[in-house]
Amino acid sequence: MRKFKAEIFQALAHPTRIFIVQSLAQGEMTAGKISEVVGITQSNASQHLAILRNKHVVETRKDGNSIYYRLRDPLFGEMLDKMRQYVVAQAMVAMNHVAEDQDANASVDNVE
Amino acid sequence: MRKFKAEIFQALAHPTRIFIVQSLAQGEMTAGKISEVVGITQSNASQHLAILRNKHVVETRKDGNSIYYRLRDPLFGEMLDKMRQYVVAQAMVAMNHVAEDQDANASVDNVE
DNA sequence: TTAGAATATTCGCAAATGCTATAGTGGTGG
DNA sequence: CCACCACTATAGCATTTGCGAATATTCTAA
Repeated sequence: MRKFKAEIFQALAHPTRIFIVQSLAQGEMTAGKISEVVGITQSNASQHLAILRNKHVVETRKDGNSIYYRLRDPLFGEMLDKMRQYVVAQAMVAMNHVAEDQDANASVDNVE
Repeated sequence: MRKFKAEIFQALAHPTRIFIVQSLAQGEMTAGKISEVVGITQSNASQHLAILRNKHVVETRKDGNSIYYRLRDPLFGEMLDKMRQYVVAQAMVAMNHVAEDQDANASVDNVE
């Protein structure tokens, strides 16, 4: 059970796959379009898509000789959005730390 | 930026670390207590905790010669909870698929 | 049926990950 | 000071991952 969750996080644990999932959050796309938008080789895109498929993050639809990909659950888009909020918040903290390095009397408490 | 998000997902992409984060969602714990609860060697626990530390998922507090770990942001607990909902939902779907294998006339639509 | 377009798969290799075992570090009590 | 305790860090090894290049598969059009 935890292993299953871990596999999903593993599927999201790569910048390229995050890019793909974010793109798919806007709507479905063909494999070729994805590799073009993300800016990677066709082979590499196909491999990342296979991982997202195997971990049940995306689903496919076939039309002619194109394959359309879409998110299996909007939850994944939401999770990336939550993560974005968190990253932004942490970036602020990190900037405060930089400020400390430049000025030891910076406005952050509980630092010794 | 995407790399930073990917690193956080990477931190969560292991069953043991999910166990640790779930445990810490209930409150802080010492490193020793964690390795005991999770049922892994002290060394292994320390390595996983180092990863969670480096990826900014947990924070530490020192008391005597014990080190207490806690989640840096309740968001991580929430994410695991969301993931739990999703996994449960998918488990239902999977069970339906099993039913199909046993009975081709099962009660799932859009299957050809 | 043959050519071409869109995806998928396999291969070889460099890099990252996970684990055990083995040090190393820093508090604490005697 | 010294021995212990809780914890962290490193080494070595097997396994996994990520990549481009080459190759296979599948669909469509002519």
